[in-house]
Amino acid sequence: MRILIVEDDAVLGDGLSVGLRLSGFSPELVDSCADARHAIGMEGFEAVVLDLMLPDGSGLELLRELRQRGSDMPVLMLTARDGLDDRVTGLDAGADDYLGKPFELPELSARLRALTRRAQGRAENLLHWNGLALDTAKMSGQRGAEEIAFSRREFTVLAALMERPGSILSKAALEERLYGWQEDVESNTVEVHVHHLRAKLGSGFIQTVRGAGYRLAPEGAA
Amino acid sequence: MRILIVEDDAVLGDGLSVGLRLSGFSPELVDSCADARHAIGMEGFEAVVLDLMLPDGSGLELLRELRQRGSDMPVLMLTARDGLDDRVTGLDAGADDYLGKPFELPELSARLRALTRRAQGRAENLLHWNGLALDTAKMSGQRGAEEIAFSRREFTVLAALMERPGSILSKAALEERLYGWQEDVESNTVEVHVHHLRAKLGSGFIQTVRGAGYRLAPEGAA
DNA sequence: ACCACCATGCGCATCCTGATCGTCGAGGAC
DNA sequence: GTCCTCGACGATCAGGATGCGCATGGTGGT
Repeated sequence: MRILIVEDDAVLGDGLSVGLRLSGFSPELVDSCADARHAIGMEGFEAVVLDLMLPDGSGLELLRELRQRGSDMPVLMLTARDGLDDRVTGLDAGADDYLGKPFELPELSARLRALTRRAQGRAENLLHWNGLALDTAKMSGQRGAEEIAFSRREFTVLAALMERPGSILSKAALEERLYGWQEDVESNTVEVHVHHLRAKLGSGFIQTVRGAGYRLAPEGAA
Repeated sequence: MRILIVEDDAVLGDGLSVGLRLSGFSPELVDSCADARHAIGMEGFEAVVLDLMLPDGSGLELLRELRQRGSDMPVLMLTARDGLDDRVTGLDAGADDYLGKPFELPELSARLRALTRRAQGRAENLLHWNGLALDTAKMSGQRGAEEIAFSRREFTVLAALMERPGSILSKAALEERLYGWQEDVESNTVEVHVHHLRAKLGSGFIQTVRGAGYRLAPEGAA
């Protein structure tokens, strides 16, 4: 689960990175508004941990900007311990949650998990491709009248592919999606899951690009 | 939509005001029973968010008074995290809904919206699925002529599932609903409650999705 | 008495693992 | 250019470990 951390204090930032990675997230650390804007533009993050005091501007500005662009990405604000005003303005600006410093890592990760869970509920949950509708809330797909069930790993792989239809995802990328931070598992699990998916979706649905990875077949193909 | 907030904690009250305004309400904040009485007399509010502990009396008193005067204004109670008795007495006294602290703003506004909708359309607080009608005010269900009673925890789990019929809710999500995310309680309470629910509703009513969570069985199934 | 929580053992779906087989494509010989 | 060979990569399959979810009973609190 990719998390963007926007924090200019190097020590705290590193601590957060390490801690969250240990808790099963895949954090990315930036230390300025500019970098944050850039990173958010790249997409792929499921939540943002946002410090208010940044060298090149206030985190609040960034937040407002984000919301004005219509993003509903979950944002957790880090505020000074007694910055009550900050909290109110933060919520006002569209933060989903806040945490006063100093804080405990377990609490942060718990809240992050809660945030991402909640975000899932409100997001539009349907991905479409080539006649298949994938419902991420139900972890199942539908093609015509036929309902197709997936196991968790199968679903994870398929969802990753359908989020970027047509683009090639390397096996390493898919592995990271399956296992997150952890070391690369030495085996061919991805291939096996793709195999199972093809059994359910038809052998043409997922194409393999030799030496590069997998992608969804162009629409119109079987 | 004008909402009256009765809350004596300044920080929480402010947060509520801001948050609800964000969500499109027009909240008014008072911090005592006396002010609340006065404000309600002015009419014009569509719902009340009522804290139980107030400096000049219990919110329960206020609630009872209100109902005795024949008002059917929607009231959402805020209760302490483990104030289970409070909830029961609160519902008895005529509250339409309750929310344990700490709570999430999005949930509060969602519930408020539901409350006002309900009051408007006189729609009942009933959730339907597969022949079961769940009355969220009475904490009980009905299937055909048979009335089914649930314990609080059972009800909470069931209501969560029925609010998103067909969606998969992870155990973590259900735990959050039960305990309001603090520490993840290391135990299998959710499983046990599901077990009890299945005993009352039939083993097919709630499906388990291995590695993911639980969901209601598709309609038409047992 | 009821309800909620915790602990334990078991059964089984799921996923991993590793071996084997199939396939693709580059390069060389003719 | 055509064919062949070979190496690398991917597909497939089956056995087996893992860990999840279920059932059940016990304990404590209300």
